[in-house]
Amino acid sequence: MGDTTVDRTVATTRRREATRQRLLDAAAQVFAEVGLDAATVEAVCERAGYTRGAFYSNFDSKEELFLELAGRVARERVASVRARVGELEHAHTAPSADAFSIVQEVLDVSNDDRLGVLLMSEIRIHALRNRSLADAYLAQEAEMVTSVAQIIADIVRTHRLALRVPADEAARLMLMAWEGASVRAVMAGLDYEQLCRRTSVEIGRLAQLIIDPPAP
Amino acid sequence: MGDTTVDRTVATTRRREATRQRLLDAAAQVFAEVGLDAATVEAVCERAGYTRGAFYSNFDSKEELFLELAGRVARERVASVRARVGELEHAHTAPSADAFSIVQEVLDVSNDDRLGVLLMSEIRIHALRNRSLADAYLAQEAEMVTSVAQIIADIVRTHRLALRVPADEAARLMLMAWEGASVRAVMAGLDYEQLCRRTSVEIGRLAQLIIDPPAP
DNA sequence: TGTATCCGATACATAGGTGTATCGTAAAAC
DNA sequence: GTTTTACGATACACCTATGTATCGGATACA
Repeated sequence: MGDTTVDRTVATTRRREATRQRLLDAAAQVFAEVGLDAATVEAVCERAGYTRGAFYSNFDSKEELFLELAGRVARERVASVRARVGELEHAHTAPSADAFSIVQEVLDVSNDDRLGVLLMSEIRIHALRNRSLADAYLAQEAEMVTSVAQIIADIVRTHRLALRVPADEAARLMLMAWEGASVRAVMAGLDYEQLCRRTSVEIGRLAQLIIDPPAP
Repeated sequence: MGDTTVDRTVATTRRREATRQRLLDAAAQVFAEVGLDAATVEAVCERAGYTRGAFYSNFDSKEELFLELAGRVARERVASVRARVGELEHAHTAPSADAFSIVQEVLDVSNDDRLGVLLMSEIRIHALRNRSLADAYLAQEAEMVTSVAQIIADIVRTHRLALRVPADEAARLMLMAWEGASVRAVMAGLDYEQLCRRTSVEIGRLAQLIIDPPAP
């Protein structure tokens, strides 16, 4: 019972956990805005309403906090996509028949805003230079691919469509397209609504490609 | 004649330009390895074989050098792809007929190694937070898309194939897939040869999708 | 060969961030 | 209500990176 290092009371543990979460939330914003390296511990604390004392009482370093944040983000993303799959599994109302439904299913679960795109980009580029972070990133993405592939397979089965590539390949291509479109949308300065429309268009096109065209 | 600010002799101008290039080359390596923010001016100079004196004699700041480097990279990429288009235009030997040829055409021009992928990722993430850099990035990509679309159109015309999406849309999807595959390959720690194979596979799949399947 | 120019090295001043050590205080335990 | 615990604020010392100012020396040109 208790921590791995020190036994604490339930109340104090709760308190600690609350400030950790506030610091993590603040870090997510600041890291997204200016990047991990440009972000100072002070800026994170200020955003969270603390001073650096609170920070070093809860984390060893900025890097440790970043790793924990990356883990949290990964878990959240996987969980939300999985939840969406669960909904679809138990929903008896079939989604609309055209390929566009696939787009929306995928988009709805990956729903993300400007800061979200920035934070994921930040995590991604650090994963490029950090082996263990890369492993975690790729593992998380594999989970996402599995879930999205399941959605695709479901829809395809329901509507008796045929795929021109395996479902998991289709899912991988869609995630890549979604990511690419998101990044470019943010770069172009599009707002949230426009961002969704852009990624939706891109994935819609891809969906039409992976579905076997009906015989003329 | 001469600089915009000061008139110099031809020789001295050459000298300056040489050290600028060496600094830019060194910066490309260091920025790719550790990222722009983590890279110190000192590290760049050391890599180039100079001290910081040389640096500040040629650039105002690390950011200015980065912008110039980004511009150079963009110009080089566009130029190499354009050159490849030119070769294909004037070559009378038709490329091999299958969709895989499209893959190779695109891959050959975008040839890039591990450090190249890292540098592009670095440029991309800073473009996300810098409007003018974003404009430059998107403009460069538009140029690339045009060139790749031209290649695709050529091959399609030569071999009397049919596309299921417009050529420039196909080109955009391919560039996205190439980028996504490259990043993931580097993340997975693949070496240069494996990287090429991975991106080649990904783009080959996409090529099969965008080409109208032959009637059964 | 002498001279002028300018490039790049060296030295220095400054700033900003990190991490630690200490302290006050609010909340828990009794 | 008293004591105890520990969380978070404050203060401090250290370090690293930046940018400037100055100087030496190489190169162009006569």
